[in-house]
Amino acid sequence: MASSKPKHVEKSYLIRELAEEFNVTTRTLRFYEEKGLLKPSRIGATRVYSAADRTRLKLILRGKRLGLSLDESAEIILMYDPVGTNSKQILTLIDAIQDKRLQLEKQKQDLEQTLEDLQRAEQRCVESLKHIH
Amino acid sequence: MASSKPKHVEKSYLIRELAEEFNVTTRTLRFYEEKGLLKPSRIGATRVYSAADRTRLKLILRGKRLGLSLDESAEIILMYDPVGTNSKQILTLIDAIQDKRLQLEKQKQDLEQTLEDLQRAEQRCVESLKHIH
DNA sequence: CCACAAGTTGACGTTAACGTAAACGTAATT
DNA sequence: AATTACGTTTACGTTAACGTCAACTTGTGG
Repeated sequence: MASSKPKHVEKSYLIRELAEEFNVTTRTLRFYEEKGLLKPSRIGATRVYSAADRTRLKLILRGKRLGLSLDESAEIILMYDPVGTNSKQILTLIDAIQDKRLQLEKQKQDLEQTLEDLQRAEQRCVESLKHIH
Repeated sequence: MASSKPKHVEKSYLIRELAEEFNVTTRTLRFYEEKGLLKPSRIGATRVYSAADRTRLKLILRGKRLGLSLDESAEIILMYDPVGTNSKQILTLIDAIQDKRLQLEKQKQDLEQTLEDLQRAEQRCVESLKHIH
């Protein structure tokens, strides 16, 4: 057995692969990189995205669906990583996390309210259909 | 009793009042009007906003907090009003409402997922604080 | 009457989040 | 060698959602 045994080869992706999987353009991925949201490694000049990059992209896109800006998503992503190691930094981070959670809770209430409104609107439509007969 | 008795005088608002109440600029209110989202009446040249305008503004802003574009909010607002009166229009509207509801349900799931993630992140922070002691 | 506040309509500036195009390198296929 | 299919960087264009003037009119108190 001359070859070494890599226990767990991390999956990596080319820009085109990620782009297609998540239905974004390659331009978008490069743009996210410019903004510091993704840090693919390189083979020569070609970008190679790690599983971590993929996850972060997922988070960015989820953020977008929530109406967050890229900067906001960036903040959240930083919250997931253990960035600071001393107590003060961690306390600051906890604060930031709680802030974001409050904001999202508020958003959730707006969302639920809107859903209720839409349900009532639909109900009224159905009713008015009945009366037209 | 010479004076007539108005049973229910609808409240009306000046641009400044609405702006302050909702913490937007007057420029914003005029902008929404340009886009057809608000239709204040006029006394001379001065805009006078009705209670209905106020409600619509509320909906627009709630939409914004959800990350909706103005156009999307406009759509939703139209859904609340009974715009079309014949069966076909109503059926079309019901479809649109259901579409929007599906979209928002999806968004709600993203939101709940993110909230869970943040909760775990916070938990990890607290843990690492314990270990630092 | 006159200042001053608050209203109005343009018209141009700004930021975010990409799109689009030019001009080029590289690797495999024909 | 030439075409095709990717990749790269650099740079300018675009849309949404306002901000920021400038230049005006209108209403009110001193």
